[in-house]
Amino acid sequence: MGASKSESFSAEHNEMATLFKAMAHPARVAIVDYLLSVDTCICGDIVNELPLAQPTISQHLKELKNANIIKGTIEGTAICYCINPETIQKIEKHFSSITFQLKNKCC
Amino acid sequence: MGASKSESFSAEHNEMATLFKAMAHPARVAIVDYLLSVDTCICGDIVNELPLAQPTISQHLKELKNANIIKGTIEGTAICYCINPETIQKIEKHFSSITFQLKNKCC
DNA sequence: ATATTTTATCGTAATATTGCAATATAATAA
DNA sequence: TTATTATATTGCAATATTACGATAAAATAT
Repeated sequence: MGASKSESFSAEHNEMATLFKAMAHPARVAIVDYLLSVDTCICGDIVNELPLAQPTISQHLKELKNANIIKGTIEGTAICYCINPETIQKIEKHFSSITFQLKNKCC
Repeated sequence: MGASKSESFSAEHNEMATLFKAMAHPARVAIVDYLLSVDTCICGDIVNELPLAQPTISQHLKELKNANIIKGTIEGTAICYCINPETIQKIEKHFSSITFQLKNKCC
């Protein structure tokens, strides 16, 4: 098939899977890392930072944007992308919940 | 293409992307969730918990195991799967680092 | 208006993922 | 040995992802 049976799983599980999928590519991890490294949110030079063609990066940015991991606002002729802290927090909560539940485990 | 140019990215970025990819499916999120919900690590009933066929679940478990998110040990006729806390910690660190870097940002 | 710059979209080829039936393997039970 | 039970592997069809050239769109500059 290739299509995951997402309708069979809970909204929570689907939502987390969607977030992880958005981060499941080294280019997208690198984009997030780069957005964090620059001082301001004005960032029109991601294309020069990564070893990928401009359309490919645009596609990766779109996926991060769709997953709400980054936000983009028009800034004159360039687009200003920056990280959405709320989504990062959501992922962090998921893992701190896992860590909490792990405290009472045998392994 | 379909193959990501992983050789063009840092080991750290590739490693994180691999971990996210392992969690990037609702079934695998659900498996981790289920492993956390059971008291002991002895768990031979994942197949009955999820709406997927046994080979499909076996495949998902393999991916989680390859990514070191879960560990599997033979327990008589069944296999005992449980979560690997070290890998969870690695992901948590990644996100707490993001949160830390976000503190000085404008958005 | 025309050029320049920056980002997005389209089309498409190569590859990866997902799911499951069929089958294999491995351990214990009868 | 012959079931039985539990998990893994194989093979394959359907679908998704990745990458990029070509092109479009949108904003400013000349």
